[in-house]
Amino acid sequence: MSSEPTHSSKDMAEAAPKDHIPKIGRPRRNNKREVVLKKAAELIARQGFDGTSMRDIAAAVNMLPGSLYYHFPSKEEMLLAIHERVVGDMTAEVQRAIDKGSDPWDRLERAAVAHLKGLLGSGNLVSIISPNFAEDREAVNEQLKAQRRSYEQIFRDLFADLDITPGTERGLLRLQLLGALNWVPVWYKADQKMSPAKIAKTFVRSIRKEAQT
Amino acid sequence: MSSEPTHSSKDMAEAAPKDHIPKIGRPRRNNKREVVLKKAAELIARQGFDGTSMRDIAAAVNMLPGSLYYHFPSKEEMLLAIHERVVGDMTAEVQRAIDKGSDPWDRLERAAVAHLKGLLGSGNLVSIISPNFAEDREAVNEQLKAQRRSYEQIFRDLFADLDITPGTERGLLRLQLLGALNWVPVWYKADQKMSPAKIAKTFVRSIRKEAQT
DNA sequence: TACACAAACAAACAATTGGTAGAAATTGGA
DNA sequence: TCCAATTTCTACCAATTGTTTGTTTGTGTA
Repeated sequence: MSSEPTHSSKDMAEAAPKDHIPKIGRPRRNNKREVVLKKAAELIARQGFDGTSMRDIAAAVNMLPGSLYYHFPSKEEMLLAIHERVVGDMTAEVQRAIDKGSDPWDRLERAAVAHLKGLLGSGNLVSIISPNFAEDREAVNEQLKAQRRSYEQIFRDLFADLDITPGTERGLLRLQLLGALNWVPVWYKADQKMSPAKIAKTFVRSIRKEAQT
Repeated sequence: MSSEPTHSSKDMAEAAPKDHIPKIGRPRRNNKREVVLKKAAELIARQGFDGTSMRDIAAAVNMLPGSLYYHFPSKEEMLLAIHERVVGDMTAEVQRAIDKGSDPWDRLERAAVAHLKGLLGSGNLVSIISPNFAEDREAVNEQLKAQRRSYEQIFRDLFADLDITPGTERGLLRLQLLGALNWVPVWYKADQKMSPAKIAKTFVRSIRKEAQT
């Protein structure tokens, strides 16, 4: 429920002279591309981008290194595809969660829970990869940021709807919550007694007390 | 017992036959080691560990790659030295800040300010490097964690002294605060109108309201 | 059955990586 | 000044990196 059949490179403005993207001919049954995407995401989330070689990824999916370049024109493009997918999935999940609530604080709480669950599910990919990518890779970094922008906008909107005491910095409040949430994967262990949902709710109620006192 | 002649370099125990560490003979005036340490920290903080080559570092301090190995036996050892230095500095700063306060909440606030200033000063080295280091480098990762443990203990103690309403999870409260703080370097820009100190204080007062309501 | 295309393979490429050995240079103290 | 230790350079290594090229294998459709 995550991928649409339309598999065009939507945001690629310039057309590459030598298009690496599989010709528009319908893809075959076994969408190995999906497998690669998933496994690569897992590896990169755990070892970092530079710490994960194309050979690592290839071996993890029982392929030869060169074969990866049929599905992705480069390692960086692969990262972009992964990031886009993860952010896209999280956007959908958060949006779905929001729609179920009506009260602004309730909606924020649901969004926080979905956000944290997504983070923990993806191995913290979004948080770790995106923020400070190397500077000589400024181009990639910019695209990653762009992918996240609309996602973050959701939370911006959520905070705009909140009824908080005047004088409170909405922006800082948002950054505080998201920071606390984004840091959870660093210390969270699966065997923790407190569930992700409980954690997220606690954080939201915390800033709520601050903003409404 | 098989005593193999393999030179195991993980033991920092003394009296290795061919010690890489410069003999204890007093070092010379111009402690270039310091320069290397500082510049390497800067580069690694910005580009990541795998994304920073020894040649990058050497070039940044006007040295040849091989020369670095006089000061550090390996790249990993260099990272450990950097991390130890940064964590050590931050520990000192935070401790100094704490000593100036008496009230538990005041002490926590001072500690938070010092922590955030240290983070921003070191280019977020501690936060980024340490948490999730690759798994095949488990040995290094363990040492990094060990270096941070005593630092984190400071905050644990600070929270233990707080007077909070029963039923509140001290641990989660601490993780919430540290998470929000550790995430600041991700979004903070030097031209921000809000100072690091102000940010840290805001966060502390936020969780204070929660814990004391 | 034949054909076109998707998908993978096999083998290499140049460049870069962390690291080493030994010779030179620099330095401070006697 | 001379000497010995400290520090850097020169020149290389084997391994790994991302990537390319040409070729082969599989498969749905006409």
